[in-house]
Amino acid sequence: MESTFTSAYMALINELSRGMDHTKQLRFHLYSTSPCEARDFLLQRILSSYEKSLLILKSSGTAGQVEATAPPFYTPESSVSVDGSPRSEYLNKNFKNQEHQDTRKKRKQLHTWTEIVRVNSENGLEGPTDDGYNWRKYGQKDILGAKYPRSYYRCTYRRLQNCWATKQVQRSDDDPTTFEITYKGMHTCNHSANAVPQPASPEKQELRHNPQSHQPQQENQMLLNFQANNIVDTVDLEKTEGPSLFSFPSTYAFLEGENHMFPISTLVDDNHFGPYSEFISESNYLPYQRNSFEGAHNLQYSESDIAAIISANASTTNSPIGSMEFPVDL
DNA sequence: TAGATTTGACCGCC
DNA sequence: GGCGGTCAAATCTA
Repeated sequence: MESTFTSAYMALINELSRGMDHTKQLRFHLYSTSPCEARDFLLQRILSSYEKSLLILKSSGTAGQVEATAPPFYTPESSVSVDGSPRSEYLNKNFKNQEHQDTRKKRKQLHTWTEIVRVNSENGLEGPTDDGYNWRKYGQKDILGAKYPRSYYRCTYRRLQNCWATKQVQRSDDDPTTFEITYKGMHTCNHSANAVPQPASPEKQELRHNPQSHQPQQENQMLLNFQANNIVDTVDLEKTEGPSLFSFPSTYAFLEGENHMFPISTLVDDNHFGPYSEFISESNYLPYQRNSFEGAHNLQYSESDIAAIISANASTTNSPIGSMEFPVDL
């Protein structure tokens, strides 16, 4: 209960901080010749932050009730009774069946969106970005018609914080440097912005089989060639119940000496934003340029940006992003 | 030894 | 019945 409240509190602070950053950016854009799209975008983000904050407040304000009345979906893996008392097999089976049904039903209603992450690097050493969350792989499956298997990840903090976010990582057949990442559900854990050393991101794990690992002096150069394309395809919005507690899946980087995350890619929940560029921030956000086409966004980073990302990856994972190579798993 | 990954099996949906 | 998604035991790793 207390941890639930703390999580909500931290999430609330994160969201309000984000909203403040966006407001600052908007102020900056108001006095510049920035395109309208950029302002619209910021406006959307600010509204989103407020919306999320309100939702967090509402839910945390009734945290006890939420916990007490939460459907089995929220405690799917707690089928063992708390006191350890044995259940009859019949009851246990029924309980599990009911739980399973509710879980599946609820999962169907989870907000889903897809992100295309492309990495591009010379020297054959590549690796996509982290998305700032901690993921745990729970499955891999060969998909019919797909050259590469699909990997399934869930939030590391599923049990600890009832965070039901999952994602699927599918490498593109046509372009092995492209990963299609489908996110399902939103993170309710508050670990996205914590400076906790993270395990290698799933995308990096996908690429981990590389004989030439640990070449730190090469990492900078390799990551200078880093590119990431994010395509967001938000679906099933209508399936969510009531206002969606939508969290934008962003790619984050830690800057050395800082204790919070910096989104280096930003996703939007619709495709209404036209192209805009020079989306330069006066706040904590890394400056980046954006060119978009029908909802697809190319993100280009300056060398200093990449340097920050490099140090971020080097400091938060033991899986050097720059020393990756795609396995030949044909 | 705890936590993460792998992988075969299971289940629901179409 | 095939396929995609998930589970969970076995295995690996730090």
